Order: sequence, then C-alpha cells, then structure tokens
Amino acid sequence: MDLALSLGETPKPFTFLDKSQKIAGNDLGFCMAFGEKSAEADTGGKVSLDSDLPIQLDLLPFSPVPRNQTSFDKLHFSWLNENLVGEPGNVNRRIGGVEEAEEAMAISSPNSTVSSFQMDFSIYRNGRGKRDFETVTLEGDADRGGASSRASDDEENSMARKKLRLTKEQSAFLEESFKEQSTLNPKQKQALAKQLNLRPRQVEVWFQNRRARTKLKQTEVDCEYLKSCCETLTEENRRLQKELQELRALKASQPFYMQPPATTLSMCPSCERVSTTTTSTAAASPTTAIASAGGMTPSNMGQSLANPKLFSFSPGQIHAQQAAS
DNA sequence: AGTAATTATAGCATTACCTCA
DNA sequence: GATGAGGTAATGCTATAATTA
Repeated sequence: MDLALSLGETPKPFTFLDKSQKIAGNDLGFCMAFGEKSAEADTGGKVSLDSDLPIQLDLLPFSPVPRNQTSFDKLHFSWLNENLVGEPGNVNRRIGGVEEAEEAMAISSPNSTVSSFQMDFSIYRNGRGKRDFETVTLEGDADRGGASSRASDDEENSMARKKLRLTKEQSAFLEESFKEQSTLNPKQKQALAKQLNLRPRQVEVWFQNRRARTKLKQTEVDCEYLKSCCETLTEENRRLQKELQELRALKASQPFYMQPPATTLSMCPSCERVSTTTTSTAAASPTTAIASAGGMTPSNMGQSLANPKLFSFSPGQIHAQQAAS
C-alpha cells in the first residue's frame, strides 16, 4: 500500500522515484519520503509503519531555504528578526488580515475535521538505522500551549507516552534559533514548528527545556565561581591571621615599640577606594576589617561575593592602606 | 474606569522514556 | 540480557500579563 501525504497549498504529484534524492539531499525537511511497508491506523490516531511503505510528505517551506544550502550557518532566521506579533511580555493574540489566514492554517480549528487538522508525522531513526519512534498523529487539536494543546484524554489513554528523539538536524536548527533568541513569540514558534515538521507545542517545550538547561549550567558556573572565591578568601584569611600573630609576637617582644593607633577601614562609595579612620577600638580580626571595609558584616560577605563589584578591592589594598596609616 | 473571566506563556518540579556503559 | 545512570522530551501546576466582556 502506498500512502502519499502532501501538506501544502499546491499538492504536487508524488514522485516516489525522487525520494532517495530528496532524502540524500541536505535540504531540511520540507519533503520527506520514507520507504515503509504498511500502515495501520489504530483508533488512537497512531499509525505504525513498516519498512517498505513509500510515503512522501511535502511541506511548503515557511521561508524558502535554497536547496543548495547545506549548513545551518547559511540559514537565515528571517522570522526571528521580523517585527512580529507579540513581544516578550506583550503577547499579542490579535492576528488580522493575511496573518490571520496564515495563522489559521497553522493553528487548526479543533472543530474542523476536514481541512484544518494538523498532521504530525514523525519517523526517527537512530544512527544505526534502528527505528526509535514512529507515529503519525492526526490531531484536530491545535497548539494552544498548556493543557489543551496536549493530547486529549482519549488519545492520552489510547497511546502511551512516547518519547521522540529529535534528529540532529532538528536539534541543530533549534540550537541556532535559541542562540538568536531564547524565547519565541507565537508566530515564530509556528514558523519554526513548520520548518522542522514538529508540533508547535514540541518547539515550545524544547525551548522551555533549553532555557532550563541554560539556567542550570549558569547555576553550576556561579557555584564554581563562589567556591573559588571562598577558597581565595579562606586562604587570604589564613595568611592575615598568620600575619596578625606575627605582629602580636613582635609587639610582645618589643614592648616599647610605638604602638600605632587602631584603624578602621571604610570604602568611599564613589571611587571605591579604601580609606582609613583612626579609632580607639581596633578591628577584631582581619576578616572584620575586610568586611567593614566593604560596608559589610562577615555574615553577609558570602552574599556579596556573587557581585564582584561589591568586593572589588584586593586584600593587598587594605594591607597597603594599613601600612600607610 | 474598575473588575472578573479568559487565554497564553514562562518557570519550575517532576515523570517517563531512551541510550549507553 | 539486565541494570543503573544520565540526558531529555513531555507533563502538571502555578504565577503573571494581556485582552475582553
């Protein structure tokens, strides 16, 4: 049994003879052809495909990509740069005129069973040619985001939660898009989904997960930075304690040595330079001195480490100031 | 103008699936 | 072949903002 699928305004005759060339080519995903044996649709809307059923899926590209382009760095994410509906934090759901028609095509009406159902056809193979996940999902459920864009309860019950694996090309394309913009407005999402032959919800989820990964990575980096700061300060504290001990020992051995007045360090908020004021009470410890120099208490020093600006003077500076006084 | 309802989306935590050692 | 760990797609929930009636 041959099954031909054509998604687009101008269905073209299916030329299965061309499929190998189309697959072999590097043009991304607007025409997919697979040699499979048979298709059985179950009531859940899934179709499992066997090995020699010829299927061609033609999709009209949202923004045409030249056929001779072979690397993603040549791709233009024109849709990312357009002044499209909806800014982050200002989601515009009003679509008018041509855009509305276009959107209506992309977002199919849940009630329409004829022209507006969205077909999501996904066949993925891993590197060894093994079939990872194959479904053909016929869904009248448009992407809405949130619960209603997910499979209906019936579909949910009838089909187990399958995990698709994005192809390398899809992942790379999504990565490139993410580099340009970490969030998508609805139209960009639609366009990307169309280009990658994914459901908009999948694109949305991918971006959400990608943002989460980025944040996690950043947290790890921050953690490492704070750790190194902590180590540096611990080492510096150790050094200053040692120095203090030496000074005390020196003082004990030379009781008639002129004792300098105790100093308190303070930082000028404008120039961020450390200045000293002579007081009658000595700083309890070098750590206290450092903390007071930054307008901090030792207990909140840790928080300030995250912001180097707040702790932008080196212990050496303090030392020099003390020596100068 | 103020308000409640609706809708879309982001963030987050978690689950479930898949791959690989 | 079984298994555990890690990666990640998907889900569920909450909070927030924009829009509409």
